[in-house]
Amino acid sequence: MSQRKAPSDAGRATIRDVAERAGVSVASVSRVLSGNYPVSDDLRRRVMKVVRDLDYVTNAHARSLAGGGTPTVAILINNITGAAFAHVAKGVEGAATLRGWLSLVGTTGDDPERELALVNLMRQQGVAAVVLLGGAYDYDEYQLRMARFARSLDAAGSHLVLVGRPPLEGAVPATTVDYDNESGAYAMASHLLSAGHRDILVLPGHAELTTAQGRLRGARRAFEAYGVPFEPGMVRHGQYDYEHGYEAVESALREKLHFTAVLAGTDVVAAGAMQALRSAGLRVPEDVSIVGYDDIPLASQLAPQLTTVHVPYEEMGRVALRAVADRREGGAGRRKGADGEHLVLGTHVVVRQSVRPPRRHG
Amino acid sequence: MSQRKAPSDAGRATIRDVAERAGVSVASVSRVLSGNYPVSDDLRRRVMKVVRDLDYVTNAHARSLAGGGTPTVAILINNITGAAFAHVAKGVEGAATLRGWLSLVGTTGDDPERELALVNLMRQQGVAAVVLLGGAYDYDEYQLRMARFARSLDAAGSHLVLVGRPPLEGAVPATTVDYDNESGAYAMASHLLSAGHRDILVLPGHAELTTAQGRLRGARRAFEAYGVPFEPGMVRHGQYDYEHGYEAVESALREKLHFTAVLAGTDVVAAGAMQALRSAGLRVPEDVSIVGYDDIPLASQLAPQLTTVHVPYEEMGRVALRAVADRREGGAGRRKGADGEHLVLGTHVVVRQSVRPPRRHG
DNA sequence: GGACCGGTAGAAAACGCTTACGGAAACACT
DNA sequence: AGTGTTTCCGTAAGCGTTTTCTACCGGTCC
Repeated sequence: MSQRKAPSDAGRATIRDVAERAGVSVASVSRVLSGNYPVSDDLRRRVMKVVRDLDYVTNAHARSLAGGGTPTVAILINNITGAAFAHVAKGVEGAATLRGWLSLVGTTGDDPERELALVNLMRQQGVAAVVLLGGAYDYDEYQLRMARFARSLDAAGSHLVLVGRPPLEGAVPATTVDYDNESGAYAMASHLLSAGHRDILVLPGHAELTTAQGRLRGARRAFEAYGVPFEPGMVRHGQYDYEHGYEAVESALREKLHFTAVLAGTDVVAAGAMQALRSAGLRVPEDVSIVGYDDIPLASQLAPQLTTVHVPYEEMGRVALRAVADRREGGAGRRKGADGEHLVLGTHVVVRQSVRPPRRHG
Repeated sequence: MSQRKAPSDAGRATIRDVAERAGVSVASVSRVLSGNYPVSDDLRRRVMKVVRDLDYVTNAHARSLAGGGTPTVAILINNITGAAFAHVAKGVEGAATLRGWLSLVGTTGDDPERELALVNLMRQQGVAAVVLLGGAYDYDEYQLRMARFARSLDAAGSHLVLVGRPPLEGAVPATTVDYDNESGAYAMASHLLSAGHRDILVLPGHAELTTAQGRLRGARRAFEAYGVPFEPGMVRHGQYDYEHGYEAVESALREKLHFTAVLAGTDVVAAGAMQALRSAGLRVPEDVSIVGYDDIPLASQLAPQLTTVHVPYEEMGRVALRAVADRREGGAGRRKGADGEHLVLGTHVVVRQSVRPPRRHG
């Protein structure tokens, strides 16, 4: 009754079971297993045999309570299903397992409440870092809350990493891994403009999403550089999805808006736009040119293949993990401070087949 | 020096810090937080105030060591990037968070060794279940190892769930969530055959993948049902990716193989095939019909939209999680046994635009 | 007015592991 | 042989929670 649990009890074997059965102390078993302390060959053999016999694995919870334990990164993502995010996640996860780290994921479903709850959950887990993926919403209150999170995590020895969104303002202890969103859009728009397009339908995305804002800014700058007036009537905001692309183009067509090219905020939006054009009997790129953004696999699988701007998503994931790993090794040196590191990766235009000069007549 | 850690020390606050500061015992704090024991309003208020002040969250490791703790599912996946798998993962994750469970993910990169290592890692984490996604390889040794895993997990109070692959043979304590792979292929092939196609290029996938085997079997059965001889020369094996689809069709064309339709093992393969056809100046579906399998979003985004068989991936994920959750609630009733539950979900053909009767001449 | 309660709160024993710390061999050096 | 070093290994003190098991404190009830 009050007796020690028998080793053959249900549930997993403990380190003590192994120790007893091998006739050694638990400390020795621990040392054999973690291998960070000299043990005799004989001891090792004896212990390992029992470990195999019992099919023993150490309890990760107990281990990390006691000080050991494998670091864990938490990846928070809106929707696993989005190709771009999936690539970042892959990058993080790959780099994590490379270092023997574990990765937890949670999806927020675009719900700020869930995001909040998840960050706390991750804090409980004692994760080494939480990586937040995707564009942020530009509400002040949201930003404030993020800053609080960053500080909470930092205080608990963890760290917040923002990927694919602009850094938080002020002295916030969070690392940001970003890409040059605006420049990419600038280059993409320039590509269209230099091909001779002047009437361009712009589908930057949701107006309050930082990503969309950046892409729109880049496009506008390009228009200015080319001395082409930027018509507010030519931009349609909406979700980053296929349906939005389809509907935006469809309605533009219905309104008899004149355009020779569409600058989509995303490859998926471009795909929708392309489909709408085709449904209307318009050919791409003969009648209308299209460009996207992201360079997900879909871009090269469409027909015609999509000219787009390449964003190094997977690389961003790797970089994000590297950043937290480094900071963790770096140890006491520069720990805990309001150092908002900001890493920016480059983008570049990938020219494929979806752009041609506009037809003479128009 | 040997004094208790000061509450304002670096690192997270502990339950003791909260207790001291609130002038109560740690037990009380625990009770207030977990809310499974009556506490006076006064106590609750006092504790909660300190919790907020300190921004305290409980240590999940300690909690699960002591018996409490939130259950965790591990999702093991070949490649996050695959759309089909991503949907299953989404289903699992969604259902998990709905119940307050956590989800860990690991990617195996198609490497059996990594898969092994990951299962063990998850075992250490004491996960409630590990969900293995995707088709399996049909090696005997692999099957044996899986069976061992299943038993190990079961012994440790965890559980193995196989999703999208056939169940393990024998009395293995693993749950399988599968879809009717063969029937889907049968229906898809029938669709082509009843449209009048007789010369069909078949791209089932990698020969040793259970998924591919099932799809091939289904196709063959349909051929038999229609009294059409099944030409081994018309099937090309390969990876489930765009490149394979492209190359398979390209080489078939180069070899002057005659076919009026292609039965692709996957939507992505179909996309590649479609592109190859187009490059060769062939139109889809006027010259050649194409069908896919999976019904991922891509299928409806291609032009022409792809006729394919719908597989309820996200649903499968949800079902998988429900299965383990139920079994866990079910508790002592039917715990631990060699009950290889097998759940099969249905599929159906989604007719879109990529199939037409073959041209008269051929 | 003492015995018995329902309702709360505290003390202390787990949970399974890591890691100082100390001790006992085994070895080397005078 | 006596002492100083090494090299291993066991003892035990945590790690931060949860959860019995007691203990206390008004009330209630005869």
